[in-house]
Amino acid sequence: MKNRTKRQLAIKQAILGGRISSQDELLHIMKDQGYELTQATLSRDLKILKVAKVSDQALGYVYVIPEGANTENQRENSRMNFLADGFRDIQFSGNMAVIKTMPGYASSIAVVIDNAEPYEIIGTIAGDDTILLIMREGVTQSDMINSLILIMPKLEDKLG
Amino acid sequence: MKNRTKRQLAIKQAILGGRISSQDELLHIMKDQGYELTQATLSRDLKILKVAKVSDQALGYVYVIPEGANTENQRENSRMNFLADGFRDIQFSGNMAVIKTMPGYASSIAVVIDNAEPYEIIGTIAGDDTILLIMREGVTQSDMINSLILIMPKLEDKLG
DNA sequence: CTTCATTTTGAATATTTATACATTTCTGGT
DNA sequence: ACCAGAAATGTATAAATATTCAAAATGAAG
Repeated sequence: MKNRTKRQLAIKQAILGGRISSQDELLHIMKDQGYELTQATLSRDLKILKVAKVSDQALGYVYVIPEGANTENQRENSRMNFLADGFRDIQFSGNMAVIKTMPGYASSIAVVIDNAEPYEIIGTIAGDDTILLIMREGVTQSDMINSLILIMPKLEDKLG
Repeated sequence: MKNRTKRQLAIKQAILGGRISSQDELLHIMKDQGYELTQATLSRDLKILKVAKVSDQALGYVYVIPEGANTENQRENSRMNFLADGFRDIQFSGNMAVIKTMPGYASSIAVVIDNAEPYEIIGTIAGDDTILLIMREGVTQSDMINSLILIMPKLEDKLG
C-alpha cells in the first residue's frame, strides 16, 4: 500500500518529465528505478492517474497528464494551485504533522486533503492558519510528503 | 480532401459532445452519420486531431481532446480564444470571403489562419479590422465555416 | 485526356493496452 | 499468532489500437 503510492508518484513524475511513448518503455524506466511491476499493474496505475496518450510530432505518441485530470476539471485545478500557494510549512512530531498556512487557508486546504482520502492520513483538524494531520501508524515523513504532493502537485515547489 | 476535413470535424464534434469509449463505438456513430470509413482511418484521424483516451468514472475510458491540444500548448490556446473574441462577422462573395474583426485584430487572426494552412483557403490579406480570404475553387461556404471552426473552435459560438 | 507523383484509404496484421482469473499480500479482529 | 475478508499484483489472454503494404483516388503538368 505504502509502496503503491510512492510508485504512482514516480510514474507520474516520469511522465511529466519525459517523453514516453509506450507502456513498455515506461515499464523499463520504472524497473531501472528499482520498482518491480508488470505491464498490467502499469496499465492500472495509468488509469488511476488519468494518464492519456496523444499524438506527438517527434515520437508518434506520448503519454501526458491532461490539464485538470486528477482534479475533475481545470477550474478545480487552478483553485488547487491557489490553495497550494497558501501553504507555508510542515513539521512532524511522532505520528502527527502540523501544517502552517497563510491566514484563512487552513480549512480549505484541509478539505482538499480530506476529500482525497490519502491512505497515509487518518484525519485532519484545521484552525485558521494551522492544520493538524494524524498520520497512519508506520507512515514515514517522506511518505507523507509524497502523498501531499500527489494531492497538490504544486506543493512540490515547496517540499521537493 | 474536402471530405476528409469535413469528416474530421464531425469526429471532433462527436468526441466533444458524447461519451465515447472506443474507436469501434465511434466508428458506428460516424457510419450512422453517413461517413464511410474503417477503424484504420479513424485511428489516423484521432492521431491527427490529437484525441486522447483517459479513464472515466462511469465508462472506464473516454475519448477527450486535451485542453490546448491541436494548438501546441495552453497559452497558445488561450491566445486563440482571445483572438476568436475579436471576430465579428464573415460574408461571402464568389470565391472570396471577408471577415470583419474588432479594430486591430485582423492581422493576428490572419496569421493564425495562414499557419493552419487549411486546404480550403488559398491565401489571406489583412488590414486593421478586415481580412480578405481567397477560397479554393469548388469550396463551399459551409466548407469554409467548418474549416475556420476547425482552426478556432471558439468560433463555433458565432458561426455554428 | 494521359501520365506521373502524391495522398488517402482499407484489409490484414503487428503492436499495444486492458482485464479475467488465480494467487499473494495486506489489514483488522479475535 | 491465526484467520477472514479485502486489496494488490502477475500471468495469460482478450480487446483495442496503430501500422504495413497494396490498391484506389486525387492533383498537377503536359
